Amino acid sequence: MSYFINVILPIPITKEFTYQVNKDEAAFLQKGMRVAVQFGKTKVYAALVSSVHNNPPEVYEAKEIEHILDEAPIVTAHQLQLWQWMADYYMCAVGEVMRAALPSAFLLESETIVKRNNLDDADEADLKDDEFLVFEALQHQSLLRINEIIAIVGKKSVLPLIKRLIDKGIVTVEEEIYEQYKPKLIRYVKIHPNYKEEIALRNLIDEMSRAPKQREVLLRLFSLQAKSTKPVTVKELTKVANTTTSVIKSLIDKEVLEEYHLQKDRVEYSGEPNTSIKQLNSYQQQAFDEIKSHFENDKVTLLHGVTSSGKTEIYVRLIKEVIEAGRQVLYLLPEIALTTQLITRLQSYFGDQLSVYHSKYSVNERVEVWNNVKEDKNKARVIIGARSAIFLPFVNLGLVVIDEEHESSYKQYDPAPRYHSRDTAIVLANQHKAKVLLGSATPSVETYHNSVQNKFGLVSLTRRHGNVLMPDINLIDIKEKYRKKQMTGHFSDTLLGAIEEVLKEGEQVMLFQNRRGYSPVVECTTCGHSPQCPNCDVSLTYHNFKNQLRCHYCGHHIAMLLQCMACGSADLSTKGFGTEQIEKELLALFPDHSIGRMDQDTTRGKHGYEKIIDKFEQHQIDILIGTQMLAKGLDFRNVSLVGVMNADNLLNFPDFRAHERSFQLLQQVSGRSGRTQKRGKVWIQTYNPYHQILQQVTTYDYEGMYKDQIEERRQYKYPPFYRLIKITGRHKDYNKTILATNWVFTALKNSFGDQVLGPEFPPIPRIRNQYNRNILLKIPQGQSLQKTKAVVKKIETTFSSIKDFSGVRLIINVDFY
DNA sequence: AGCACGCCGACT
DNA sequence: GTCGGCGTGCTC
Repeated sequence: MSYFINVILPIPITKEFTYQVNKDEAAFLQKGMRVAVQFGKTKVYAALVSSVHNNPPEVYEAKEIEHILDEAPIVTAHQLQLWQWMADYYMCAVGEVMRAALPSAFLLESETIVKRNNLDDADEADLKDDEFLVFEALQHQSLLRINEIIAIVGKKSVLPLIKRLIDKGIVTVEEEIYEQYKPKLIRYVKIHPNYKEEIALRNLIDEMSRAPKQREVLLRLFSLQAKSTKPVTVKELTKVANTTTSVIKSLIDKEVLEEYHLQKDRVEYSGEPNTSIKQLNSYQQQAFDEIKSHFENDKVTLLHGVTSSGKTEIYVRLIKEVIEAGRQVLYLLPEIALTTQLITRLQSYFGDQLSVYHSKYSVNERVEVWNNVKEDKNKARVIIGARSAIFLPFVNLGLVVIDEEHESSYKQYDPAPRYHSRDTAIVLANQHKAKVLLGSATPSVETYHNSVQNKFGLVSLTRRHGNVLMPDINLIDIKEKYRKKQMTGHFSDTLLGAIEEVLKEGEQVMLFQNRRGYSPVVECTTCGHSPQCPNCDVSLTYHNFKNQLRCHYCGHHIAMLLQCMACGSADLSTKGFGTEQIEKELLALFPDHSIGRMDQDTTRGKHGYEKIIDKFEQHQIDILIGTQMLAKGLDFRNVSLVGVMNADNLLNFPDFRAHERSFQLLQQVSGRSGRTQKRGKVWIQTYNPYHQILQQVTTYDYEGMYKDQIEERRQYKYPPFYRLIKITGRHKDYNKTILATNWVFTALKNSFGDQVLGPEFPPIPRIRNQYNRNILLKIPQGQSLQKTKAVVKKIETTFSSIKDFSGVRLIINVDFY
């Protein structure tokens, strides 16, 4: 009898691969364990076992596995089910889901190692120059890595060279596999068993009179051990004995001490909960009770609470109940809102029962959280994380909280799986019969629709905590202001006056400008030419700080031009404005105040973001100017004015959600103002003060916005009434992109008729030298999603077998909004 | 996705 | 002549 396993490989191929195992391996292996397998000629991957069976493949000989990597499954059956659901729903390979789901430390890397053969009779004369270089290097060290060889010979492609050396019998190659996860080991010491007897010990100390340093160490160790039974670390001992590790090492070498290692968790918060959970006010309490009653009916529930209404306190109460019942909680947040501010606050409630999982954490830390969740450890009762936290191996999930539910960053855009974390989290919760709470001050239209339709429970919280009034939002007509010459730079007299007043009071200001850099377009005043990115169809943005022109899509940058590239004129002007320019204007207008800027350019690096927030919080910054980032769940006490420099570029965005998004963003930004007793002020500068959405923002008319939007969606066949699948053709050749997308369009049209729109170039057709062209498929309610996707899949398969279109990538994005 | 294999231009 | 460019096809 032969034994086989089917495995999932972390690659975008919708196929399972079969490998051969022996009887013992077959008995040992379980679904969800990893095995190292050779795939193709060279690569070694960590593959995940999906089944163990006895059916030999018919048309090929299965390879054998290299070895088994796990003692126990690292992925649960529930997870595999969820992966499969994601692959089906979002139309991608399970391998792609696997790649996104596993912490990278679980994915193996293999590296080719070149080894010297033990041949002394190698004929040096027979070697060519580069071959000799490698040969020589191998005289000094027995093995070389590929990139070392690249460095030695100074060429990019060294594989043919290595091949020649193998043929000449000089070297052999091996694949070195390594796992990235290394448990963190702490070194401890204890008295060597040789000196267990007290007499032996006493003699030892006497003998040591000639080595006072060592003696001191030993005595200190005794006193430490007398104080507590806790193991003593080398680090600790070094410190209390005021000595060096070399002294300790010599004691170990003498076998007076014995060293041993213990594994230590990196992710450890040692504090006890130190804040008792706040008493809910009557409105919060009522909301809490309503949520609970919806949960009784197993409903996904939306908590629609205005900014500063104390949604977090309600979450905390719910979380507490669930963990007290011994179940796990997942608390999802958009990446950007995962600030130390919030984490510290939650830690003060939940102490060491809280774990954090997001991309800023090291691979090793992620593995530890993963294992803790899988083992249902107490320290992983509550997981707070960004999008990817839905992939954790929950075993006992009781509640999922999805905060800032409307945030578009819950949807992953670029590499597949192009999943929506909120929607996937609901599926995840269903698997575990866990409750789901969505929270937002400005729910997405589709979620609100679900609530209105009674599919979701709806709970509203209309009062701010402590009955603080909602900020007073006003619009400024800058067209008018320009006409009356009441503008200074990009500031209207009204906004400037408001800023002055607030600063006089010693309070802080936040300014919002949804564009980074200094100025988006540089234009020659003589011929009208503006410098373009060579790789993308966009104008380069001027960044004053580095005096550069940068492309925000591919990162291409050049030094600022001194003269026009087309006509040579030195008369260049800038059009439009970004955060940098606002900062510069502010510096001139308010030289006595400190001004901070928060955008992608200033928040690079691991803590760049936090540094600025801290500074602002400690009032080292009076005026903070920033992009979108400002809107995300930051909580500052002392801000009493929020200014929006220009609301129009938001509204004019070419997307069916532009209005909804504008409303959400402006409402969220406004919410940053006046969180204490004094009523906050918000000024929004715009060219269209009569725009419906802006009117709705000033009157906090979420309902009105929702009603308008849902009507538009119904009329123009958009979600939630229709489902959307976007199919993008991508290739570096313009004509090939057109032909290929035309073909796909026709094929889709044959099956779906009017439901297919396009094909159309997006506003920026070329990015990183690749052309994109979109086709939109609108699926009405009632039409089987499964069948529709099956047809799309089939078209995709046919497409990929057409020679003329080879190299054109089709990107399928389900629910792409 | 990688990566090898195979076929064409431009340079030691 | 070879090096290295990219198109093509396969991976258990």
